Amino acid sequence: MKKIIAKYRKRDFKLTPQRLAILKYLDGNTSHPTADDIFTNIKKAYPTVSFATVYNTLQALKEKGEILEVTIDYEKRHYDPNIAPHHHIICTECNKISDVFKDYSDSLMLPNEILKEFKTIRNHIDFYGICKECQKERGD
Amino acid sequence: MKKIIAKYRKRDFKLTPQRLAILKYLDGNTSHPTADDIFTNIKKAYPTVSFATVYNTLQALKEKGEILEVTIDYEKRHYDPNIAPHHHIICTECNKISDVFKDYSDSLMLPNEILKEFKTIRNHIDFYGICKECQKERGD
DNA sequence: ATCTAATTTAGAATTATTCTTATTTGATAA
DNA sequence: TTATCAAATAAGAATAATTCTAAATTAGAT
Repeated sequence: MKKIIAKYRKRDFKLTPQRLAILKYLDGNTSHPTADDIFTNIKKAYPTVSFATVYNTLQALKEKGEILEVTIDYEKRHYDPNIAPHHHIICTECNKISDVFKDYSDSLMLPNEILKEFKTIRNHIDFYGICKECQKERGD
Repeated sequence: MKKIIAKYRKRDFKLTPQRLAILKYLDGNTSHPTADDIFTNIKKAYPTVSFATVYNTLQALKEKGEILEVTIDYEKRHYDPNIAPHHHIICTECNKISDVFKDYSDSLMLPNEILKEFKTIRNHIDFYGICKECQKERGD
């Protein structure tokens, strides 16, 4: 926690108790929480915390590049404090999602007509496959 | 259009005027429209059409595998009548989506720990960037 | 200790999507 | 051609995630 405090002090990011609680909750968290997950958790220690604070903080952290918005499902947004380039593989049978920590950026040259139109920022790959358990069930 | 009619007649899909208008609008459309885009367009010819009809039709077409839901935009869902494998790039400023027709599969070797767990079927890449118009606006 | 711009809060507003229910209709078969 | 009925439509209410508003509070600089 001390590291966290030192890190943000110098970065135009006022450290409030609510923000510290959010940072602490996110630190090392691999569960891809939603704003609501975070809100629910923070509420235990700060019962009067509001959704606006959670959303504001996530927005600020996103802009600072400290967290990533993750496209796991399109019902709600998930957040990931692990900002290493990071993809997903999804089992088409049971919808289980696993993380793929590998950077393919060097191989992903875009066609010229796209390069003319877009300045690329990042990429995210969704792999689709069948997991071991489901392979067994299907007798593959 | 006659082709479309013939195609759906035999597939448990009642052809109503509203549905035909939606199919016609989607046919060959590369703009990745949202439900609202479709609704707005159909309304010109069918002023009493409802959102429910648009959503119901999209749902039905999705289940038949005739269109794909594009999940690159966190704000709303887009639909794509092109079901051939291809990738997308979205402008993070204005949410414009373009198609990327290039197969990267050969470069996308998965890490061993993933290969042990999954039999891969396909992949889809979402690129994020900033389009020409928005670059101008930001003075980049 | 004071000051000020940034942050918080509560709740209202917005927006995409889904649901409900009564009514209408496409397509089949008499 | 017409009767039939399951499926589709329309209108608007319901839901749910996210954003906005405005007044009060506060972190951190001076």
